[in-house]
Amino acid sequence: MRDENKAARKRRIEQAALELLASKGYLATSMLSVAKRAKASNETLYNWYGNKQGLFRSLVEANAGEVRALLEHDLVQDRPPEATLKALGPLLLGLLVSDRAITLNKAAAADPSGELAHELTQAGRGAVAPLIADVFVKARDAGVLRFVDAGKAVGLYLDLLVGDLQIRRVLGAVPALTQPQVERRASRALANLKLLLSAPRHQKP
Amino acid sequence: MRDENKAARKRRIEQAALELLASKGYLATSMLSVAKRAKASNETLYNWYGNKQGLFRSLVEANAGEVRALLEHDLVQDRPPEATLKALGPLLLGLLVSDRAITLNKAAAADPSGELAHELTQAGRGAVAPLIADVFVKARDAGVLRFVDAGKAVGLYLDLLVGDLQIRRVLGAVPALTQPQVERRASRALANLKLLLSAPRHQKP
DNA sequence: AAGCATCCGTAACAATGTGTACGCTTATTG
DNA sequence: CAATAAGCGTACACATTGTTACGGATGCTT
Repeated sequence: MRDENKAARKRRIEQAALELLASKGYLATSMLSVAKRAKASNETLYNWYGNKQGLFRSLVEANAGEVRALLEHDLVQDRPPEATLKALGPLLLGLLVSDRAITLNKAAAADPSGELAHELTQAGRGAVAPLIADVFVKARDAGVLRFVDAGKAVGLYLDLLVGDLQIRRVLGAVPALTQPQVERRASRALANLKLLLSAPRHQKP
Repeated sequence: MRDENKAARKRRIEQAALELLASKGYLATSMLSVAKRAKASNETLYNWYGNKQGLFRSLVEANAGEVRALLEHDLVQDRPPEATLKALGPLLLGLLVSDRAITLNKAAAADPSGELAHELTQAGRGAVAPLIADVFVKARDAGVLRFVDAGKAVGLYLDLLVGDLQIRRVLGAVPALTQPQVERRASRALANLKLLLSAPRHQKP
């Protein structure tokens, strides 16, 4: 009951921080405003997170952990690689261009120390790319894909799937994608990937 | 001589602003620090640019103008479309992931008002995409490319060419590309684009 | 029920930012 | 040469931030 309460309050605080971040930006989101919105105290924030960066770092970590959990949960189902591959795209794309992820990317870009950005890429692509690579290797073993360098194949896939959507969303040039849009784009990306990976490829020099 | 001096000082100021922006970030780059570095006065900055956003907006505009000029100069040479297409890639990619462009993107992401971001996308993709579309249409007329919707073809090309490089560079996850890297990536993107655009395509729903 | 830790609300503090004002120097113009 | 405009350096008000500190309330433990 004690820890439960604490966890709930922690969720409230991080929720409040995210909301303020989304509406005001990193700069204008002060610790006091977060405390106020979460009905928590300034002192508590500093006791729990140390400082402003600490608070937002924990947001990044929480989100990255959730993303990884979702992906892993999705991959653990023992489907044929083809189906896993198909399911991966919309899930991944949806997560990467979600409002929350974009908000965090924006904050990371605005953080002067660069620590948030480091954390984000580390916990983001650093943790996700290997998972995708695993799926790709399994798909290759099953004859669905054909490639030499798994890392390059994943890079190509991410280019096709995500492209410059993230930066454009960070800059506010495009609104959030609807679910059908996500699915359409993912299916197109996969189709294109297969086309490119089945054609005769040039080798890396 | 009068205007000459003024223009020179303006260059010094914007140069100083860019340098500080690159090293300290948007938040930590104060007007006074810019003035100091440019050996100019605070008052002059405010007289010329109005406010902080105005200063950085003018940086964005200057860069966008330069990019467009470079591209247009490149496209005006009357080469066969194939050659134009080949030359476009490295030039465009180099410009989009250059230190200066990335610095400005970062600043735009950090600007709380979103005005810089708006300006950047407007003057950036908004002005560049039509130029690329022109090249593509000429290439199609010459039988080099095959597509229905020029906008979609350009989008696919940008995905292949730039991908998520911009956001990763903004987050500091990857260093600046060397010229050979730029050329390699551009040539691969073009090859892939041709493959995809010559294969039987699904139509948009 | 007493004691204790935790946390809220609020205040205080030092630092810094933007934007403005004001003498003083410097260069241009008639 | 005199007059004038522009710009530098400095200082200023004013707001806001991150961070620390403190008194009082609240709830858990013994």
